[in-house]
Amino acid sequence: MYRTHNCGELRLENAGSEVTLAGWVQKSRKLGGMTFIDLRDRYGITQLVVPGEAPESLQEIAASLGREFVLQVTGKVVERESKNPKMPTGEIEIAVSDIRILNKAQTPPFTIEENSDGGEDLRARYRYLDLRRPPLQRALALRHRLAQEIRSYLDKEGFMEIETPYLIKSTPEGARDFVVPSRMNPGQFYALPQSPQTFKQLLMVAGYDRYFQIVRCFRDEDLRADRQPEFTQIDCEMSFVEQEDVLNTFEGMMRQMFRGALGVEIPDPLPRMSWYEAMDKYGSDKPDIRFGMTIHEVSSLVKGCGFGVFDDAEYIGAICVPDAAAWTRKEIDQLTEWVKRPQVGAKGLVYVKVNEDGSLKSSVDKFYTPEQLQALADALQAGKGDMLLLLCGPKRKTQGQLGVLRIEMGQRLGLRDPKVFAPLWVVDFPLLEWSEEDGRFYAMHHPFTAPKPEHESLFYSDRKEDLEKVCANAYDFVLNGTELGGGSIRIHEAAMQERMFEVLGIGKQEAEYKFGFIINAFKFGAPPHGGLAFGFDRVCALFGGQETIRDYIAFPKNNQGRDVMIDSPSAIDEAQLEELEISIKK
RNA sequence: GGUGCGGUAGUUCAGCUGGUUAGAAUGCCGGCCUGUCACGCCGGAGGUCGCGAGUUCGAGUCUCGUCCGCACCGCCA
Repeated sequence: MYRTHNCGELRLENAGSEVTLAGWVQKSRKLGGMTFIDLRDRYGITQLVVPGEAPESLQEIAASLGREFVLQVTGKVVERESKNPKMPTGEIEIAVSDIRILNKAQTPPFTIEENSDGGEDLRARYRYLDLRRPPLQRALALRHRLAQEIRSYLDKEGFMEIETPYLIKSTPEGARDFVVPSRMNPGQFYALPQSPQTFKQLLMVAGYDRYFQIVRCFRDEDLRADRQPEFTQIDCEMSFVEQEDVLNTFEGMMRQMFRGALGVEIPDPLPRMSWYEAMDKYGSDKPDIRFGMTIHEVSSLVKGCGFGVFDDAEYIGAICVPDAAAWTRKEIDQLTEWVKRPQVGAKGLVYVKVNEDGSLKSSVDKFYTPEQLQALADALQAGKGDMLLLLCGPKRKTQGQLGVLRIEMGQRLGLRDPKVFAPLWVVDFPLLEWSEEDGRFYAMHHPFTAPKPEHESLFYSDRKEDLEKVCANAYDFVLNGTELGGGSIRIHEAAMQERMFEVLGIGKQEAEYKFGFIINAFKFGAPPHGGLAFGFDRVCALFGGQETIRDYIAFPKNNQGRDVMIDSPSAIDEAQLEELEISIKK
């Protein structure tokens, strides 16, 4: 037996007992005759003491220890002479009688402490060392906790965890696929799943009416702080359900996750907002409702007063920033430059200040009377000290820009506290999205999403304007401005699925080739069904109050999709290529 | 595909309008130190300034190219 206790559990009541610990040397401090050693494992740190009276051989070993040496240590738990209230084990120490060096270690390239001195790149190359640090241990522990809550809840609700294949068929609709060459079928490729979507629907056809899986998915697209090429979904599907059943079931799951992992109670029921309301009031389909500052259309109040920019605009919208009237000209100029950056893309910015004395000051004073500006301020319920910010242009685009501006203002005003959780459902998405560029419709969610029952007749209309109005039985779970998951009630009739492919401009032959198996399956008694999937990595990051999902994945990839620790991807040798009958273009 | 920021001791960074031998902190090595816990004190070693070209009497510093990292836009049904 290597150890009797871990490095985080001994307390004053253990004083007097003989123990054996194993762990890594965090640090040693030599004070003349005596040496203190901090021994660390993932449970904590315990101080060892080798007194000056110890045998010379033991003192020599103690003096020879470097950081990250692996030790097995035997000794007696004793009360400390000088206690350290900052450490959970700070009231005791181990009076060492024996040290066995289980392994030596090179000096690590960065400090393995709560806050490392190493840069991101370096820590990524030595990920196994970075993972020894408490913040990463806490991140992975949170991930584990959440996975347990999910499994316990879904099991209790009668869901079965069923695995689906990773080597599947490429379906070029949607994100780019990762592909895997088949040696036994030269010239042919498997695709790695972007999600188990079709398989879970086939499981519904097969009668497994409550399915879930915590499953790896793959998308070959460019990466971000919150996007990895392989990521994990909580993938779920249910039969004989309506939207209401799905939302209730997974609100319950989220409730248990918040309770079990954070001890946080979320509202019951969760707020719901239609997609249209989200776009109009928040300029985003993933609204951050931790703060107000919502968007108001003010077109009717400012048009026709001789200010050409507004008179010619399709839409003029405004937000009211609290306590911002004190901003200087320079600060407003800087904000104007900020909204003109390509990332936001506004043409300009108009402000209206409501000064502390009630007077108004705006960048468009010469076009509007004080009464007109006052009416504008009243429309947004702007009080003394507030400032309105106005943008104009095409409706949806401008709303999006106001949405970005709103988030930025919320950030600057400290209204986006990561410890505050404001979840909601966004519902009633449009089913289809017209692409001007390609001259065709795309499925807003995916092509298996059903129209709302009351919109079914519209769905069979040939008029573009009708099809644009069709709402889907689709829903997103949104938390603090991040989409954590989404799903829909699916199409379960072959005829309607064929109609969907028709609307999307996917020909009969193409549909047969790509999705024949699922259309076929629908002909054999597919039950009404629906479900959703959550991005598990993002769930973990948000629960942990972080922006980046990397810390919640043990071995993540960098911005270029590379694993810098194992140095992948890499070239493969000639013989492997030969076997696969693949040649590399020079 | 694009934009921005960055690359200088093991590490994190400073280094001005180009100018002698490129600094600090920390880590590392050696010595001293019996209650430290960011221990303290003394001393020491440690650099192809990402790489390549150019401008110049002279480049860490300016220009161009290139590689790498991070954030963002496009992209992500």
